[in-house]
Amino acid sequence: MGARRKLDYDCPIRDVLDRVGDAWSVLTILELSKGPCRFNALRRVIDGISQRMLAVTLRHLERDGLISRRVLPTAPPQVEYALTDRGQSLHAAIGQLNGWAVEHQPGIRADRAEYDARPDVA
Amino acid sequence: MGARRKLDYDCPIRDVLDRVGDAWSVLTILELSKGPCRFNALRRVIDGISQRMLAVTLRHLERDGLISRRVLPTAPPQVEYALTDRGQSLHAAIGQLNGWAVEHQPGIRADRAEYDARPDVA
DNA sequence: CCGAATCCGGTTGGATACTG
DNA sequence: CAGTATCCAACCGGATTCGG
Repeated sequence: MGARRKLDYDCPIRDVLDRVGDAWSVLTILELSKGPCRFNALRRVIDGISQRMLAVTLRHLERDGLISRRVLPTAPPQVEYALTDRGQSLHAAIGQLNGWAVEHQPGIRADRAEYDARPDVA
Repeated sequence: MGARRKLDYDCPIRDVLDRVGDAWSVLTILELSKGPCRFNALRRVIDGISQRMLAVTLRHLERDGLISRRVLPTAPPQVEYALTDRGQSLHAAIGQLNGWAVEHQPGIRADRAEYDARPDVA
């Protein structure tokens, strides 16, 4: 079997990682944490995401109850996405991790360089 | 361009997610947080991991200075892995996320089921 | 404007066999 | 025991095109 196993362990952290492990999900949550936003506005600001991955990501987040989707009855239909309370709380938890990342990034970079310079790893 | 972009943003959270997003890394860290452990012992307890992925994961973690690798000069050579201080601190940050996961898993499961039952998603 | 469907290249990762 | 090397299938995700 190739690629990620996708085995449905009842291990809760697996469920979270299937969402947080996806960088697009994190970036989307971070972006929506600033306030509600529409599809193409997200698309522009997330920079690098394809419209397919944005759609897929938004649907996953919506499925998990992390964001809400509201269709505005305007002439050209607009859809506004926003973080739910659960999404907000996940954003907080991600913030912890982000803090760790910011704090330890220099050390990690240094260790990586040192490791790559070791002769016995070729 | 296929698969994960691997663009080397200096975005710190990307660096973390490249490690935490990998479920094997998290499981390995969680396992090592209980104490030092040898290769095949990890292999047995992590359950589901291939020896290739365990080797790859361990090398990544070592490269980032999250675990230490100690070769014991025994007759059949043994290698003991252990969390470094940095690994310990990451484990703590992951714990936050794990707590969130445990707390919200029931709600997420419910919302997922509800979402999947909606007729308009086919 | 929002999103779904199709195509397809590249990477991931499991199985297996082999080395020190 | 602790890995490395090769092979190959599955999946991810970008580009493009079409629908609502």
